[in-house]
Amino acid sequence: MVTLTEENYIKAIYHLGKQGENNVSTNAIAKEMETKASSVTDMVKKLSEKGYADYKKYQGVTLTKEGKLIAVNIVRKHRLWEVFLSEKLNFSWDEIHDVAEQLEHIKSEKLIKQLDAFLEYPSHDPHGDPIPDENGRIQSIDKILLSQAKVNNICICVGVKDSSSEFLKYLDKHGIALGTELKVTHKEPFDNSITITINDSEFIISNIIANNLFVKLG
Amino acid sequence: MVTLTEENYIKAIYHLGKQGENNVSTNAIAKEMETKASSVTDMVKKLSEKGYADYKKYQGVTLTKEGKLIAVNIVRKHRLWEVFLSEKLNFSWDEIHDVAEQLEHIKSEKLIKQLDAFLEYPSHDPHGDPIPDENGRIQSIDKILLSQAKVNNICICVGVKDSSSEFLKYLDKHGIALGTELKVTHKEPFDNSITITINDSEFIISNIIANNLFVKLG
DNA sequence: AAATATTTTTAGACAAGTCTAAAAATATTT
DNA sequence: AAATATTTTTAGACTTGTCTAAAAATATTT
Repeated sequence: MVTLTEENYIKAIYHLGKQGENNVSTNAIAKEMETKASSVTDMVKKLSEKGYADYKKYQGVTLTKEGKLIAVNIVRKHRLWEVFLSEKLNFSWDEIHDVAEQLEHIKSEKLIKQLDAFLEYPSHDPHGDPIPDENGRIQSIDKILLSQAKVNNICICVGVKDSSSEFLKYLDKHGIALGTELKVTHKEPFDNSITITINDSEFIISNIIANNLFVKLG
Repeated sequence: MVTLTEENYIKAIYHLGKQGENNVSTNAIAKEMETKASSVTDMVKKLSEKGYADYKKYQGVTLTKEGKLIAVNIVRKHRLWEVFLSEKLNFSWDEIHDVAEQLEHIKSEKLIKQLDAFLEYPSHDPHGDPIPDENGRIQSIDKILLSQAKVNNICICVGVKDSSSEFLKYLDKHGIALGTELKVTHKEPFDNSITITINDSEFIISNIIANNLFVKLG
């Protein structure tokens, strides 16, 4: 039995280690989870004893195969619920996350299986992140940051790097959503800002924004 | 802030007191929640301090207005999720309860509001129980137990008293669901069994079954 | 109404998860 | 490579919710 708290630690380790592959430091976990380093030490010891993580004192943690499976499963549930909230319940981009954070811990194999079917087996969540399949396999698409696109490239918006509420609201306000097609019309070397065209209307995006928006070339 | 555990106690007090109106004994709560009487004493003290219950030593508890509101809200969420699971995710009668028990604790006003709209404002859950509205008002229908119906009555199945998995499976097996129309063709005084007709096929139901099935006269 | 049985409460202990403050290990400067 | 800074761990305490065993109150018998 994996407790709710354990699940959250496993998830944090997974994300911080970019799919749980690299060693993650105690402090990094503490920061991510808004808790104290000493609490993290206790918990990673426990996860290690239970076989979900490999931990050596002062060396940080990685997830074991079993831990990674748990993590991917939570990610799968999280993203499926995000699709549900967005498509069926009309939640906006920035309202989704907190609720999905709760729903991801509901325990029922059947629930997720049926939800997946109900949503017609979506491959990506509303932020453009891929949804792992039942076996934990993750299929990714070749996306680049908008800041890396070249002048005259035509791009389709496929995801965000920063999914903070402020950023998502900014995108909404400017009519940028998943699937939005845009063209890079100018890149300003001085401040690295980018001029883009959406539906024939042109506007300027700062480098900071361009660095947080994933697109694919289309 | 109401913890998950507190919510479960409040819910138990509500149900045992038939809408939280009567005094509920410590032992009754302990039994319902599969815990020990001493734990219950501790918790009801806490609920009392927090203003959710009225409690006097050795006299049992009742819910305050505030406690009742919390309870009704949980019931609302529980039943809406049951409708969702049944109608959208094809859960069968007897699989619904456990998952709804988890989902009822998800905290998000918007989630429930939107779910309600998505389900097109259902008035009853799949067991025939009424769904409280946003303000906690509960609308009930005039239902009787099948055992109280008279010969030649035409009845529509509207709910169950016992919602144990075994009973629900029994009903499924015999093609009895919410909305099923049946006619009472004979009542046997000897064992109080009842002969009913569904779609021209006749069969005999024991008194025990008839005592757990709610119908309305149609 | 006394004796017995049952219910309920108290007292003290335990597990999970958290915290603070101090000690130990590792990293970075100089 | 010594001194300093940072990170991590330990030790001990606290909270929530649980438990057992014993004491107190209430109910039921006789």
